[in-house]
Amino acid sequence: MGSKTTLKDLARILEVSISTVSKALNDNPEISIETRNRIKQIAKSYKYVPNNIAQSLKSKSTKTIGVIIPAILLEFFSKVLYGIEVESTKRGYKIIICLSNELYKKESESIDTFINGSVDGIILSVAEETQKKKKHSHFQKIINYDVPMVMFDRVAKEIECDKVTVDDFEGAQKATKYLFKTGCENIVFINPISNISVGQLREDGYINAMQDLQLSPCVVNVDNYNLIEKELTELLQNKKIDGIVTADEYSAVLAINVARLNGYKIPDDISVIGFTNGLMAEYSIPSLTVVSQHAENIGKLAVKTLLDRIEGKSRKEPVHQIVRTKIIERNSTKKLN
Amino acid sequence: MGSKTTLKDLARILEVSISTVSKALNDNPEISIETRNRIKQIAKSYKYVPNNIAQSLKSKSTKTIGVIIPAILLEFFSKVLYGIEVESTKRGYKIIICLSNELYKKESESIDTFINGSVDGIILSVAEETQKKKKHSHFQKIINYDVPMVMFDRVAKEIECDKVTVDDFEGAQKATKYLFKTGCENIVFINPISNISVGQLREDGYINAMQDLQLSPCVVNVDNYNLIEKELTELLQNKKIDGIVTADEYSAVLAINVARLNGYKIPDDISVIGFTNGLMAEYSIPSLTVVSQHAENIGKLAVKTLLDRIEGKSRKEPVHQIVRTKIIERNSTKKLN
DNA sequence: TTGAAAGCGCTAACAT
DNA sequence: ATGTTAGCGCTTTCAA
Repeated sequence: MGSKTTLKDLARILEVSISTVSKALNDNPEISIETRNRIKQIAKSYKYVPNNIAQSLKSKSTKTIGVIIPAILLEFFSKVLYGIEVESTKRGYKIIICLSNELYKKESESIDTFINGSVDGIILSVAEETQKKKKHSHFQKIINYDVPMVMFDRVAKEIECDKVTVDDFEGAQKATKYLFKTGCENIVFINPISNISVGQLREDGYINAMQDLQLSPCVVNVDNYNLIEKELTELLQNKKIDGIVTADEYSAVLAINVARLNGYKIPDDISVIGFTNGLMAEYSIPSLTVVSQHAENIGKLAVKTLLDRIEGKSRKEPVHQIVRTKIIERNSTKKLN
Repeated sequence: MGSKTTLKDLARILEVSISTVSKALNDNPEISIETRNRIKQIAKSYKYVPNNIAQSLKSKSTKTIGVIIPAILLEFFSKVLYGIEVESTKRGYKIIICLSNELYKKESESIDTFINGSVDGIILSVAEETQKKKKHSHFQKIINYDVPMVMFDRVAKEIECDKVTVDDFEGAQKATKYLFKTGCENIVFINPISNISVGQLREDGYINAMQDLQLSPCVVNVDNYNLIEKELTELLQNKKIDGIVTADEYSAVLAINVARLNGYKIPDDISVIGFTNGLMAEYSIPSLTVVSQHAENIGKLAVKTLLDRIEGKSRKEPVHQIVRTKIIERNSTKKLN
């Protein structure tokens, strides 16, 4: 098992040239069928495996894509990642993952590890800090280095690249109107992620829907989950509320708990609808009606878009694709009947 | 931005040799400080970035590690992955991820994508199907190709390599004895993963503890989560039960629900303790007492072990490290007082 | 049908 | 202090 048989080794053993071996193993018809077989057999018996790095250097294609996500413990991202992996593998690509942990610095460093030729393209979702500070020169760098890139979910609008997002605006609209249809009129919106693009879009969608419905919007922005209990309790004491839409999943679960602590029944007194269809939504009691973003599909679509771009199947201009959300009805909202 | 400046380009522009440029950029003192600066400046203005693939080919080191996990939607694995990413990044390594989706074939293919020189080492946890069918020639291949490997959590005992596991046996023992201390005597064990190594170990730990306590064990093996409701309901009707230990997290949540549907109060009538400290445990009602495996630490430890091996800091013989579990007390069990 | 040679981009031992 | 050369392992054009 002395390590790594190379073409050179095989050539020496077989007493032919390196190029003959290479051609034979690649089934090049230039080489006679007998020699091909002889060479293949020896290659096999020596457990020859072509060195992928050398191939990449030669071909200038690594068949791998770099993925940068803000967090992997957020279920949404791990679902997207699942979609990315499935689709990449299907198309013969590997994936290298970097986590930005929501930090600009880590995101920027991850980009540096990717623009040195180690990947053929990049899929990323913007870190919270980056969006807060509105930085994007590091993204521009990717463009400047001609590395194909697809942004998903949290995107930087200043950057010209392919994008895959969710119709967050419309999703929140739908959620709000859904509550209205089940009889709610005093609907509040809880937003713990107003500083990231999707949080803002969801808030806007809610406000828009409320205006459409001739109702007055009421938005609760919180920096921090700990504040939800206090803010919501206060609100419940000062205001009639019969519906709550939240910009994420966790807030919805918290909202349910807070409402119950204040003596309200869910969904009889108050209906709650959250964003993101994850485990929490499924296992909370009552189970949570949510706006699902089809995370897995987003991942797959991002890969398709990127690979089409890499393989030159796309039009020149960047495309922005929007995945439609869908309401998953569970028990935290009244039935539509 | 015509793509990719190379050393050659810089050499031409600067009218020096390629090696001079290379040395200058690597701060080689052979090169005079003035030339170094001049070269660095030009390199910068041309946005030169060394090609990582070429460097890898030359150095025979990719600074990346390959990770193969059975699933990413299982929170345990995404937590381990988080630990892996954090530790790798800290030590200057990238990670390539493949998912086996619990399938032998995909696992085997993933191994093939890794033994061609694209990674310096492999971290993996064995797919369910692989464990069921007791296959391991593909793992042996990794060894034969001299690729350093660390197995974590679900390991193949036939393969001689570094391993990081959880003391599943002891964890289940502790859980069982914990229930006993809170007053339970009729404790059953629900096992939906008896076909994978850790499931078996947990079952054995439970049985051992019961015997120690002079109680008679009662194990419910299920192939499928759907069966839990039926099996447990039946059991509850025929047998006095005051404690349930499960081999995973989800079964515990189901067990709670089934017990409640049958009119039992948790934890007053029945205490429930699960394995894996995830979201479900935190958000179930009542919140679930669990045996935590310190997933993140497992990931970090796996990386440390692998890199120490790669960098030649380990003894020759494979080491098997065991991470101790810990009981996280929540509300599905009676207090120890 | 086979082989020689160049080159992918880089590093480094060895001249100069 | 700088340059020449060889070579990492592979592919591929061109020559024999």
